[in-house]
Amino acid sequence: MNSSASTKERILTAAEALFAQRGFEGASLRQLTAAAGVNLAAVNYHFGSKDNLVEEVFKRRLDQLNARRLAALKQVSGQPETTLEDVLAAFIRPALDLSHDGGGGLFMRVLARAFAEHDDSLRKFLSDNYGHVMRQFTAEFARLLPQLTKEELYWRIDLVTGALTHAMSGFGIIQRKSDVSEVTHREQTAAHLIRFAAAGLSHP
Amino acid sequence: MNSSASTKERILTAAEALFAQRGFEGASLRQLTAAAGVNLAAVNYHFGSKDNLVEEVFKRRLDQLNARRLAALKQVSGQPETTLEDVLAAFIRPALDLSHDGGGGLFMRVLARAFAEHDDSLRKFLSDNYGHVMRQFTAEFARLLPQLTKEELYWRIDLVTGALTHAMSGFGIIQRKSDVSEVTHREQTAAHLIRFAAAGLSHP
DNA sequence: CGTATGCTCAAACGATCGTTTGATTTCACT
DNA sequence: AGTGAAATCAAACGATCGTTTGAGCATACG
Repeated sequence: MNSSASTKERILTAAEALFAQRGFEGASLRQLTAAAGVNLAAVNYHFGSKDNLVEEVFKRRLDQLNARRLAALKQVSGQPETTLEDVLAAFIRPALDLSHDGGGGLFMRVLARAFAEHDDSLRKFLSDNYGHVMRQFTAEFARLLPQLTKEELYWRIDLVTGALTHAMSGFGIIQRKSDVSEVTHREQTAAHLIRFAAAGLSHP
Repeated sequence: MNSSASTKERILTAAEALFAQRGFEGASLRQLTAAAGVNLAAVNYHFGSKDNLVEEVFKRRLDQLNARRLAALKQVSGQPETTLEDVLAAFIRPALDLSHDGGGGLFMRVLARAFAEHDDSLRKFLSDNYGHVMRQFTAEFARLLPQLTKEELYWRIDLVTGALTHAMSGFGIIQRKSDVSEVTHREQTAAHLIRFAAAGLSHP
């Protein structure tokens, strides 16, 4: 049970990278196990099936992403002096941090792929593990934007989600310049995203 | 069904629908040819290969989308009274129209999938067939937003692209209500997108 | 020491993939 | 009608897919 944890982790890490690069169907278990340096049968032994492996890849990162986002939201929600930018920061910064530390640099790209694939079971899984977080943030946005109808608010949050997914998954054309440090670039990215989203949410 | 259409056209239409639903790798030629009501070998006979079929699916819609966008841009570009919303409308409305007439309702979803897949050859193909359009729109945005640095402008256009791709490919949660007509819903969608994008592009 | 248990491994399973083949049908033109 | 190119067809090709199998290896415990 001790050496299996190492094998499981290596499979999860290799799967995350390969799913980001080739997609869920495009990445084969043979490529995956070769990259992880484990036997082909190890995936079905430890995870049961490829579909289950996909879910475990999401679970590992989503759990920490959700926890960080909710913790950040808790510190600002409900307080009278909280701004729209504060709530957006609570949503965006944990995702950017995940993209740069903890080895989860490719997870946001995997997440964006999951959005693009319209597989129903995967969407249901994401909704189950993601829904309550979005609901809490939506409630806080509604509190800070009382002039918007519910429909108008949903529209804007939806568009903000698209922009953030696009940017955080690295679709974008913006690349870090060599004379800008990693930390600085992340800070600039967060600032751009937050100001853009705030403008899109609160415009008259 | 549409037995009057040529075999090539029926393959293209079935491929567009199946690529949108299952992805480029997930849609097999056997599913595709069965849906089109043609023989399996017809794809390789008329298109040479599956990869070439993918490109032809893009070509058929991108050609008319590019033409409509550039025609709409030409009517407003360079004129002193042109607003940001005018340029955004020239970019957005042709895509929404394509989503609702001409049988291209699923193409924007295919396009969004292509963004999510990081396949280099496909991205190069899209850049070759799409790049000059984006460049002309970017130039017009730069004229209307002289206060922005080039880097700042690129950032905002990138984020707007993400929001529009997300919305136009039907990722979003917003569905047309049964008491709203198709035309009305499309008009509301365009209005939302344009106002949101204008706010994101021009905020201080 | 013997053995039970968790894990790894090479090999094979049936299914499905994109593609090719060669025969057959369709059809415009002399 | 006769002919030849274009199109369609059933069938098969080799490759690769996810998954299963059963033997072999490791380590912990009586």
